[in-house]
Amino acid sequence: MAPRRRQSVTIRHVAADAGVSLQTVSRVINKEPNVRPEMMERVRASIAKLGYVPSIAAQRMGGSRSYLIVALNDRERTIADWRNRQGTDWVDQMMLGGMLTCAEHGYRLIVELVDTHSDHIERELLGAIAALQPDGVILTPPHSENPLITRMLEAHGISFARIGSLKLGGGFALAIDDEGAARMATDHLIGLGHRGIGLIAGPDEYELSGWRVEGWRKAMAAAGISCDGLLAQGDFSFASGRSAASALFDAARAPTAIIASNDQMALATLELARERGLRVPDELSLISFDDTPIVRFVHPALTAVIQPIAAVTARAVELIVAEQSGQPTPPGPIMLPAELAIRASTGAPR
Amino acid sequence: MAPRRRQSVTIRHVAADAGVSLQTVSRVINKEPNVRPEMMERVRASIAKLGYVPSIAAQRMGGSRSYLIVALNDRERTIADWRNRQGTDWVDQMMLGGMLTCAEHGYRLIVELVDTHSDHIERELLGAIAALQPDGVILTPPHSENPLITRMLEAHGISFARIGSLKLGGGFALAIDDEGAARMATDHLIGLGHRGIGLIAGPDEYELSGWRVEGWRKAMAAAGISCDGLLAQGDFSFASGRSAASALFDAARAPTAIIASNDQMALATLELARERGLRVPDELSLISFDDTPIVRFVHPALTAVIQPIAAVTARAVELIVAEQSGQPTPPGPIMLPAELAIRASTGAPR
DNA sequence: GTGAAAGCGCTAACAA
DNA sequence: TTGTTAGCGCTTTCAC
Repeated sequence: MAPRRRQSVTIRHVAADAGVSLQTVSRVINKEPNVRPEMMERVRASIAKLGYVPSIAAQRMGGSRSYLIVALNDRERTIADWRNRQGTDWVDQMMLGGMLTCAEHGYRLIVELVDTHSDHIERELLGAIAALQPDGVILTPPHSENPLITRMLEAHGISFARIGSLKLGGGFALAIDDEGAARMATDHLIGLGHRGIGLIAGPDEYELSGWRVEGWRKAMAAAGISCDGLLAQGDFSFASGRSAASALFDAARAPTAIIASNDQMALATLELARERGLRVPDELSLISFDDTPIVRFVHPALTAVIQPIAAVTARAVELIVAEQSGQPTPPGPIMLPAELAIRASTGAPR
Repeated sequence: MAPRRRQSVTIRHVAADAGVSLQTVSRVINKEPNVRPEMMERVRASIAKLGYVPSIAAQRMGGSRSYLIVALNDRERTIADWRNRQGTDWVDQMMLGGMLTCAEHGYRLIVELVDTHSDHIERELLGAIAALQPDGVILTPPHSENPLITRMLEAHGISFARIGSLKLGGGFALAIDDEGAARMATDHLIGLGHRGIGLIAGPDEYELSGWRVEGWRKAMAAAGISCDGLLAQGDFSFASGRSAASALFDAARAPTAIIASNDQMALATLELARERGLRVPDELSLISFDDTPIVRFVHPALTAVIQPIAAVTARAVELIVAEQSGQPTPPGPIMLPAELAIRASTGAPR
């Protein structure tokens, strides 16, 4: 059995060492006002000397912040991604942006997985909240607009950010500019001389699917090109991508370029093109809407939309931290731009 | 400013609802003896009815476990991997094995990054320990045998597991059977008819580098093949892989097969082979010591050693949890076998 | 078997 | 500007 552990250096030791009261030390730790610089320096010195670090548990018990932010991800999808080992790095990018930003502000990020489709999602979330008492929660699709979740968070008075949502409502809404990204991708192709630019849309249950279609539509319209017969739909799976691509290839107006709404569908399109003897990019230009490792190491490497997931998460953390410290926070939804990585799969049409 | 939050349902409410004392509830929560089944049932019912979840912070304050396990990873390398977005999924696999196993036992896994090469590694770790008060820590290379770390953990009486270490000493040592994996890879090539089997070793600061060399040596020796001039060394980076491969190609005894100690060096070898007009696998067989997405999607797909990182981490969590609950734990180091995924990059030599 | 006490390390409210 | 007091929710004594 592990020995009973107690904090070795407590606020009490620091107070004694500095010859001040607990409260003064507490004030210094929490950067509260009403402490003379001189006192502050003395306390700081003692803290450094003794190597004191406040206990999050005790801080939380005293009724203050827990300095913990929970990043909520869909259990099923996340575990499936990890098991597949296909390089999907959504969680990694969240950690990259989230952990580093948390660290800057003295917070810690904890990744939690919950079942979306389960009816005990409330119990699961409640458990995490009660156990961890986080200061903030970051919601990711498909949780971002789940009213069961947002309502509970509001009821508990916990700051939260909704990634991938532009709806107003409780918490901070922030999203990647999917429409702009789709426009950028389409414009890139138009600039190369393409006119028959097909789009393989994602499923309707993801709101971003619609945003991407919208961006494509607008770019086409701006260039005076009709979209007729150039739209197909998939569900983000490889198989659905194949049939969508097949439909586009066989259409009356066969496209010279295709934008697929995610990597799997882009890869499926590439495979089908290869099978049909369509050379990429000479006979078909192709753009993926995910910049996963695979699309970069496939031949030819795919031109792709880079989604700033780390940046969005970092922003989410900043908003939560700001709210915690009573700083003003922007009212409306926040939108971050995506980038386009131009690689070998796009070129001028023959 | 966020409203001051307090636990809504506490042990007190449960006690009142069940008509028992706080202690009885506490005993039920912690599965302690000396509670009549009847009482236990009543308490259980109240807990379910009220949706009570104990506060980790308060539990920890009371002097018991924190139900937190920290997974310590190297900051620099981890962040670099995330930034590169090349599909390195060490952390993901750790989370897969670690989080799920933690969840089974009511624990939570927190990923922490620390600077290995920094001299304030002690302060960093101390900070994490004091703040989080974890019940256990999982060390990964290159921290696993850092005496600064292990000594501090022992001094604080915190259970810890050392992944990638076989040394006896404080904490649990567990490792992937790197030597066996190297032997397996080498045997695979020998079985295909190769004799000139080169090895690109990893840097010495990782003990596993030596184990892999050892496994290769033994397999070669068992087949009566000399290793002379077939060993090169890199530091796990792409660039170092290129020079190591180059050295092997230019050696008096040019190898017909190469085993690279990680994916980056394997990819570098593949690239160089391509540049030099060496066809893989016809003129050069290649094995990677990491099964990251890239090595699977490159052409030809690489035969690779699959490292059971999730399984090792899961085992580490189990050991820590067992020690926490006073269960007996195995004395010696634990070794888990790796697998070999045979793909298109290995074949018979011409 | 069960309950009453004290206290964990910290912060909020108040007083000085 | 500083110190004092009273908890936070829980677990550990130790009585009963």
